[in-house]
Amino acid sequence: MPEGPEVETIRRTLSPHLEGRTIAAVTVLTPGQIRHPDAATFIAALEGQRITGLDRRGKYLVFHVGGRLLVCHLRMSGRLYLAPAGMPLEPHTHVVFHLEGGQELRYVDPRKFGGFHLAGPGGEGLPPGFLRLGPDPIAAPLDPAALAAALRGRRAPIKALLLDQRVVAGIGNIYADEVLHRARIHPLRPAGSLAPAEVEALHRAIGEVLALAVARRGTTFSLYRDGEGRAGDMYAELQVFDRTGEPCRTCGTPIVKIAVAGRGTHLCPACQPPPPGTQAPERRPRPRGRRALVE
DNA sequence: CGTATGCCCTGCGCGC
DNA sequence: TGCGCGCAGGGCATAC
Repeated sequence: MPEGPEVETIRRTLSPHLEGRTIAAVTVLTPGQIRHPDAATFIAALEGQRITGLDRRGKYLVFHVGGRLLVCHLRMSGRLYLAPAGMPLEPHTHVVFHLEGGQELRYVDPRKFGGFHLAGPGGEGLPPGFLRLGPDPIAAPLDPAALAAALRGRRAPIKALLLDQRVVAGIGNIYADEVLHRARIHPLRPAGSLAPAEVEALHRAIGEVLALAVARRGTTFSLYRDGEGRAGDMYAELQVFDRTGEPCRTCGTPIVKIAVAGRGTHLCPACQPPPPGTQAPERRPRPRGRRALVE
């Protein structure tokens, strides 16, 4: 599941191979992965165009091609990598960009959650969320006052806001858990209830966790690979994610898994004390039906 | 507006 | 051992 650090790693590994190259042809094997415009228009608009830059905003990869923006989101299982022309396509290959000179940029995505948006000359057709992205802590340090302002008065669990790309761009489920553990904050704490010192700890943790993840070239949890096919080394550094039942590396208490905002959430119950009135909910089943009204 | 829920889709882990 | 069920989850639409 590529998050900001993984997408940044893909960007860094692809960029030297792609910048200045021309797209000779495009093969779309699964039209549904072309979100905008339709596949035929997409192909016609890209063929013969030059890639002038490769950028990243949050979890979106942004190709500058022929003066337009080609935006790609990998979601859960998307991969983007270079291969020699003619190498057999692996299963679930949906799009192939044939580059002049013989290499191919391939898009593979078993779950088909990800895809491409090619913006028009005026910028129309971009993904809705792309236009509302908040500050990107991998690109520039977060402004602590802006973070505090974004949390003020909010009753949603702090983890839900860390996952909200309008608040901070690039954090996904793995790094949300890691950030909260480092900041010693329970994921169910209402965002607006954090004391100033806690917001400061959160701000610091966001910067540190993401910087370490980028330095380790991302987390290879299941299938993630960078643009050159290499795995990342961040998995070994994870403190809580995917460590249910294993001892906290700080205090030895077994890591616990709960559900927050519909997401699997890992935490240390000792390092991250629950908010008052919460008794460590163990994955409560989703509420079915509505409670009867009695007068 | 802020918050909550369901959907998309397929591989894989778990239980029997 | 083999099989089948259900979970996993980012962003978006929709509901309240």
